[in-house]
Amino acid sequence: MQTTPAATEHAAPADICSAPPRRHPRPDGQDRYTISEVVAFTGLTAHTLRWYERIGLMPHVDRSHTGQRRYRNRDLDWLDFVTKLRLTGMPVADMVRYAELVREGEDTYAERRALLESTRRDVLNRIAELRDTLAVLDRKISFYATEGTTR
Amino acid sequence: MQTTPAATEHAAPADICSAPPRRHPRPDGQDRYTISEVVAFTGLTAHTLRWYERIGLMPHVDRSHTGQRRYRNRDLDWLDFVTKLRLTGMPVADMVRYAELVREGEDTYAERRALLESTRRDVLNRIAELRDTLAVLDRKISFYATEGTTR
DNA sequence: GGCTTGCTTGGAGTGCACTCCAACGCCATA
DNA sequence: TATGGCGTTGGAGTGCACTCCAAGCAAGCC
Repeated sequence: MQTTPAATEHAAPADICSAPPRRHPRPDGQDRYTISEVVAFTGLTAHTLRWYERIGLMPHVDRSHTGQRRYRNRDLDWLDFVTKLRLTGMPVADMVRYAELVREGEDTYAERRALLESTRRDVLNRIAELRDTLAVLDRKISFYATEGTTR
Repeated sequence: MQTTPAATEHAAPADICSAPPRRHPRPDGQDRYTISEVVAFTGLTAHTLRWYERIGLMPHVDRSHTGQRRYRNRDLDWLDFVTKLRLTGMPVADMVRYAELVREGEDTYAERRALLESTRRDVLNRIAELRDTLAVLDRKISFYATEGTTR
């Protein structure tokens, strides 16, 4: 019952409104992955996965009877999201803050939204900066292109 | 003679095809700035400016008769460009490499262009990633917005 | 002359985000 | 039963890009 994939479990939701587009290949119908499988799926290292857990960036990960980590699909969804946040340049401390809010439940919706909206603004600014830089690069590249050819 | 602003000096060109859009306010007709003026113009710290020089990221900066740095407009142009490169996420080591190529003269046009083109590709990828992230953020934000309101 | 301000230097320190290490446990296959 | 492979831990180490420090010099002002 707890392994049915489609529904977001509300028992311990890693996050609500989770991943529509699946980014990493996952064997269908499975919901327990070793750390090395997660490494293969996410591209993160095992070190980093354990470190994320230590600093509170992961919701508690299940363990096998021998104490080894067994990740679930919702953990992978969460890791996908964290990876996205990370490449916005968001500091890990802020991601941990968001993770805390998720753990605290529905009362924190407003704050989570505020956090994401501020991140959204950062991303838009970043894109604008990059466009700007792109213009500079294009100008220089075309200079070198013509000079390089005419020489 | 050496203080006329418009022409790119070919005596010691910080970079060819230099800055059309002036980013920072500069007193017109001046071409010698103290480090603290450059701090005000660029937003970099004095520490960082000296460090850039030490690692070879700056073309040689003039000195006053007492040994203090006197930056010129071409130095400011170069710093503008470096700042742009930096916010693409380019490692400082690569920027130093580019600076070396500039010092080596016209023979390195092809390599400079290759370097900038590879940076350009990185920037485009980065923008694509950020767009992707933006979509995820928007989805989550609108979820929290409706849930937050309906609650 | 004394004080302040602004600059100089080499080298050491900081903060972030990992990244690695040593020592150990469990278990499947030869 | 032993060997290899995969996993575990806390704590230490790494690389990057700054960031700061202490000690000192030069100029301007009271």
